[in-house]
Formats: sequence, structure tokens, C-alpha cells
Amino acid sequence: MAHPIPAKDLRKTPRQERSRAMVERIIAAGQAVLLRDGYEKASTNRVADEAGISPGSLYQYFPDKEAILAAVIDRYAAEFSTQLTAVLADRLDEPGPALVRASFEGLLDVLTENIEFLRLVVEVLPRSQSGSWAGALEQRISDLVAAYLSINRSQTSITDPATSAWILVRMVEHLSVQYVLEQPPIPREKFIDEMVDLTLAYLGPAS
Amino acid sequence: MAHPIPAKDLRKTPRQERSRAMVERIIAAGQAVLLRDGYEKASTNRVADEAGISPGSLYQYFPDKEAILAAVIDRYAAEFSTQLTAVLADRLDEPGPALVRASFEGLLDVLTENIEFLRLVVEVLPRSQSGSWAGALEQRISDLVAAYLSINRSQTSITDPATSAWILVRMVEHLSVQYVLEQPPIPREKFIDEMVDLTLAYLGPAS
DNA sequence: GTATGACGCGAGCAATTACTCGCATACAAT
DNA sequence: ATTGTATGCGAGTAATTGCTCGCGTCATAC
Repeated sequence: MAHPIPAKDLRKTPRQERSRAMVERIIAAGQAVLLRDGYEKASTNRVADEAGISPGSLYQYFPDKEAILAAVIDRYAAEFSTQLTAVLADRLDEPGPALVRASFEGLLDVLTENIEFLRLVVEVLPRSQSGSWAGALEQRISDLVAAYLSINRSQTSITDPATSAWILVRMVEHLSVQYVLEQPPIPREKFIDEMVDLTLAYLGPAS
Repeated sequence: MAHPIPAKDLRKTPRQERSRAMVERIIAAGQAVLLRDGYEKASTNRVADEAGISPGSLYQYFPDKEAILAAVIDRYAAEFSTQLTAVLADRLDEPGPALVRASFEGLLDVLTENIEFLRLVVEVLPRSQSGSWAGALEQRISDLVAAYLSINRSQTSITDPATSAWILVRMVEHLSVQYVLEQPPIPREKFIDEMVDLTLAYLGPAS
């Protein structure tokens, strides 16, 4: 899969193949250093070292250190968002309860995909960087859920779709993330059952 | 209220009144700098500056920079824990639903008490420092809730108190924190109503 | 083939960092 | 008053940081 790099984060657009590979290596090295040494120890010199290039070369394309690390995060964010959207879109035609269950399973799958990076994003990184896209994704999904609830309102006992969507999305997101990272002694299937129960009970009887 | 300082975090125990006041000023300055300049910019020299003392004086009592900031966090954590415990203990004799509602109201009150610091702890600080006590507090409350659920199991439809407690505690905690920090367009009373509905629906009918 | 500019290098700089140490001062006990 | 010690100071240091700049190399256009 290709990873297009947003032009605004780059100092200049790479024209030759060589330089595009360079940008790629920088981001890969950034990710490696971030995972291996943590955020505090992720210095520009270390990234350059890991990439096997010169510190100066970093600044050919990235304006500053933050931009490099932001590119790494953006990459993960994009992949995460893509996967999640695909998984959800795949099951959108299923009826109520099955849709809920399938969505949760898909979310857990995507979250489990790259646990180390997930831990990095939610535990180590200052929210100022990762918060922007995470908040945006939350908002998008909240809107989606609110629309869904609005359409199927007759089958539920909720009064305000927007409020319920806000609560449901935060709840499911955080519980899933915590479950994956904390690895509590709860079997995966049981955990999903509980979240489904919670959701359906909250939405009210289907009658 | 007095703020006892754990001895293991100090290089030596302050004997004279003067030095006890000094430690106090260091922690206060640490808190001020942390809130004003953020975690990244919170340097030892800056803390010393804010406190109006010499950099060397910091190291009379604190072994390193981390210990200073940890003391600031510990202070907030202790206050938070105390307040929360007090609020919950106050209402423990109320019956089921009223207890749930009262607990949530108390939690929201305590969280709202010092919003800036709360934001700092959950958004800015690397979890490695704040995570230890937060996790411990989560565990303690989880155990408490699990015990409560176990005793009153006949009135609920849950099967595994430990699992349900794990889910409930994380859910309520995170929803409340997010509500306070994000300030969504949901009235406080409505938000509490929703959380109560969610909880009671999950626990099952009281019959 | 040659000229032009994209590309990459890496020594090195200015700034900041956490932290120390020798010395002056304030206090408490005698 | 004198002495022993707890306290505080602040210039100083070694290390690290993000980042620059002059120069050599290489791919591409003509």
C-alpha cells in the first residue's frame, strides 16, 4: 500500500525516486526509534542514525523534529482509520444486534493489529499531537452512529441520538483500547458479549 | 490541610521549619510551572526560578527532576483519592439506584474541582508516571464494586462480578473524565441520567 | 558530453539540559 | 559566645539537543 505524504509537512517535494525512498526511510526509522527508545529519547540524531543517513538530510524534507514524528503518527492514524472504516462498511448491511457485535469484533481486530504502536499513541505520546486526529475520528464516528440511531430511533428507547452516540462511541472505544492494552483476565468473547449487552441494554428493547 | 511528603522521595529529611517550607515552595513551583509551561518546558532551572530559589537547592531534597514532578502529581493524586473516597463513603448507605447516582455526582464534582490539573494528568503527562497510581486507584475501586456486586448479585442479572466491575469502573471513569475535559454540549444532569441508565440497564432489572 | 540543479553528507554551532560542589549563612545546642 | 551542622546559594560543567551550511556527488535535460 502506498503512503502519500502530505505536502504541507514537507519542506520541498521530492522529485527523484531516490529522495522519495529517503523520506520513506526517515519515517520508518522514526517509527522504529519511537517504538524502541520511547518518545523522550527519540532525538533527531538518533532517527538519522537508525535510518543510516545524515542528520542534515532529515531537514531537507521535514521542517523540524515534530514534523518527523507527526508523519509517523499520521501514517499509523491513516492506516488505522482506513482499516476501521473498511471493517465497519463491510458489515453495515447486517441487522441491529449483529451489526453491533460485528463492529466490536472488527474494532478489536484493528486495535490488536499493532499493539505496540497503540500503546505508544495512547500512553506515551502527549495528546497534543495524537489528539487532533483521534478527536476527529471520534467525531466522524459519533456522527455516523448518531445518524444510524436517528434513523432507527423507533426501535430504541433513547431520546437524544447525538448524546447517546457520544456516550456509546467513547465508551466502546475506551473499553476496547483498555482491554487490548491492559489484557485483563477476561476472555475476548466474553468481553465482546459484555459490551454488546451493555450497548443493547442501553439502547432499550427492540420491541 | 497538611501535605506529608513521602520520605523515600526525599534525599534527606528536612529538620528545621525553614527547610520544610522550602520543600513546600518547590512543589508549589513545580505545579505552577507544569500548569503554565507544560511538561516539556518544565525544566529544573525554571522550577527553581519560579520558586525564587537556587537550582542547587532543589537537589538538597529531591534526587532528580522526575522526583520533583512526581511529588507534584502525588500531591494531586492524594487529594483526589481522599476526596473521592470521602464522597463515596458518605453515600454508601443509600439504596441501589440512589447510590449509583450519588456516586456519579460525587465523581463529577471531584473531577471538576481542578480541571486544569486533570487535563495535565490525562492529556499531557506520559502515562508512565501518572499511570501507576491511577491504575492502583482503578484496581481498588474495581475490587470495591466487585464486592458490592457480589453481595447484591441476586438483584442483578450479571454473572461475573469481577468482569462487570472492570467494565463499569473503566466506563464511568473515562466517560466522566472525557465529559469534564471535552465539555460536550450535554447538560450535566442529562449526562448523569444517561450514565445511570447505562449502568442500571447493564446490571439488569432489580426484580 | 556537458551543464544544471536536486540530493545527501557530516562537522559543528548555539542553546538548553540536569546536576554538582565549594562556600557562605542561619540555626541549635552547649 | 562558640562550635557543629543543617541549610541555601549560584557559578560552573559535561552532555545532549535541534538544527544549519558549505561542499561534494549524482541523476537528468539538452
